[in-house]
Amino acid sequence: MTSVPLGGPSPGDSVSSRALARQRHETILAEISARGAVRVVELAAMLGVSDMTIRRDLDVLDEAGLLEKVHGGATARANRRADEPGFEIKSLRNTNEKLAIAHAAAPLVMPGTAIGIGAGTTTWQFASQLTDVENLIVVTNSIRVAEVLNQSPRNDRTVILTGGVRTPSDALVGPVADQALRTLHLDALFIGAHGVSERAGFTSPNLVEAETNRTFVAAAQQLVVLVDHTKWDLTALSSFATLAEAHTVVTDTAMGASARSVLEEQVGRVWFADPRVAVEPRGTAHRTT
Amino acid sequence: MTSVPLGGPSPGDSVSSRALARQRHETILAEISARGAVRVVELAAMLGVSDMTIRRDLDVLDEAGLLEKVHGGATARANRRADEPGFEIKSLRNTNEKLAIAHAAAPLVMPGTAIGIGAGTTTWQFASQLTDVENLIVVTNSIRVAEVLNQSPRNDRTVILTGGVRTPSDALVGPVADQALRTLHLDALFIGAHGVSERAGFTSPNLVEAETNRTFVAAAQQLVVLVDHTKWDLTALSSFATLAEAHTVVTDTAMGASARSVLEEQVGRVWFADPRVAVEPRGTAHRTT
DNA sequence: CCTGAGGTGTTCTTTTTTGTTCGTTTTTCT
DNA sequence: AGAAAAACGAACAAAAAAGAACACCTCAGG
Repeated sequence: MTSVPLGGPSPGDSVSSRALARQRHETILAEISARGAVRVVELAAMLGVSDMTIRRDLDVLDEAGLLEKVHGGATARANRRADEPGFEIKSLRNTNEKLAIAHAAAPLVMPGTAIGIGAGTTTWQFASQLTDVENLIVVTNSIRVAEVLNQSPRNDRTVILTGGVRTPSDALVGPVADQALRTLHLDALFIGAHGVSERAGFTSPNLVEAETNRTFVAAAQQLVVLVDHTKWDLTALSSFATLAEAHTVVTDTAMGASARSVLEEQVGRVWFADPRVAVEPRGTAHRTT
Repeated sequence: MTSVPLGGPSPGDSVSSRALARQRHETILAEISARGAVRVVELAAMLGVSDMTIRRDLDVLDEAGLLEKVHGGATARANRRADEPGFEIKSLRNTNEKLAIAHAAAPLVMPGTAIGIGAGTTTWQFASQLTDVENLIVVTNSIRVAEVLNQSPRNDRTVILTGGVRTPSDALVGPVADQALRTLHLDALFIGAHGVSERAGFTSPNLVEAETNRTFVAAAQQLVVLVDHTKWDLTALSSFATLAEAHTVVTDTAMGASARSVLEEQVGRVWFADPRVAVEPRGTAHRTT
């Protein structure tokens, strides 16, 4: 119980004496915005205080609306409707495929270009891989993506949010988004999909989101779709692009053989990312139980 | 406690060893700007004076706005980072006034109307007071405000984000935001300001943000400005509205007498919210002495 | 030499924060 | 599904810090 700072004042940390409550809060917020989520026990060990204190800190920060408490720790302020992939602690585990895809797709982004990034957990991981690309203009309809890109503010980078109303899956859609997208022109669009199938192409369960995605696709010269293998043969309500419209599809190696052949036939270029050799996203290693 | 300085209680010898108040103050400020935060007991030991003296020093320096007292010590003022303080730090500060203002302004929102809400910590608190207003359409250029409104999803409510690029203080601004706002028409706009003065009116330190605010103001029939007393007589770079343009100003009772008379003369309606009777909207309130 | 102001230290009480224990809830493993 | 483990939160205890009140010292300026 009651995690004790191993051997007194922890050697790794620079704080010789106990940190001020305010400093703890800032550390917690920094950690969250760097990694997306934190665990109570990690913070307790890192800061050399009891887990109860950390819990109380998280209470305060949660009440202040600066993070969201979840079982085991806290995450960056998230959308809480659970019918779509939320950004919970769970989404940090089992993300090997998405991580691999995101990592594989990152080199497709050329410095000095204007790109679009759609909403979704995969594109979110993708966005966090772009820290090193210089001179980028990014248009996105995802608050999360915008946040991750704004996190390390570079002055050679512009991040534009399209605006609109927010769907449960964290996409900004609707007339406002469409109007913004119609006046913008992009070199490439990186987008996810809720379903991929031979007949329906790339689909979304939300009618308005699909419309906005279509506008998004129309604004870009190249279309790159990031989907893991679990999306294959799922058809959601509304299509926003055919397979043939995709310039590139990046998926993972668990994609079935038949799916592979269909994709390779219809899509210009298909990449299969290997989750087993996925690199750490950034920061500390996570237990993937 | 009562850390006894070297030499014991009899201060006969201390003339040479004791630092003058000015010197202590400089040391404290230097330490803070080097490390970001200091602890009372550390300073007491370092300077060879009692902790009570350090506390009194911190009182003075806090009063002068050179640091911020927190329990256990003091931290650097948020000012140190660029020209615009970040959202997180700001939102933990001066909450009582902002809360009172937000609470006082909430009844101005009529059910069934379309309103705009600008970016800022005060408007953010304001937004969290609107959970009970029925049938609302809200347009905002603040991600935080949108999040707080989306938090309890009601189906009689629409939240529209304007889009744009994000400023450090969390406002979405620029051509995309302006374009979205020009096609929308609002019954009332609730907005904050970085500065208020008789000559310059309501001002913002960010040129692009001011432009977007002007567009926002033009889209609304009524303008309600929420500002706490510390903003009075501050003039930031760019004006976005004159005092006379404001239909209503909601501020707190600590506003000085001369400011009151100027406001009451120029503005249609001025409200003074009392921080001492502020209700707690969400969790514990912070005292910032 | 006295006196009063300003700054410090000390003691004591009050407030705030932190740690601990323990029963309950949630998650994970088998 | 059921058991074990982890995490949570309430209640209490202890510790740390803050603040008020007062005594003391130093240093002008009479």
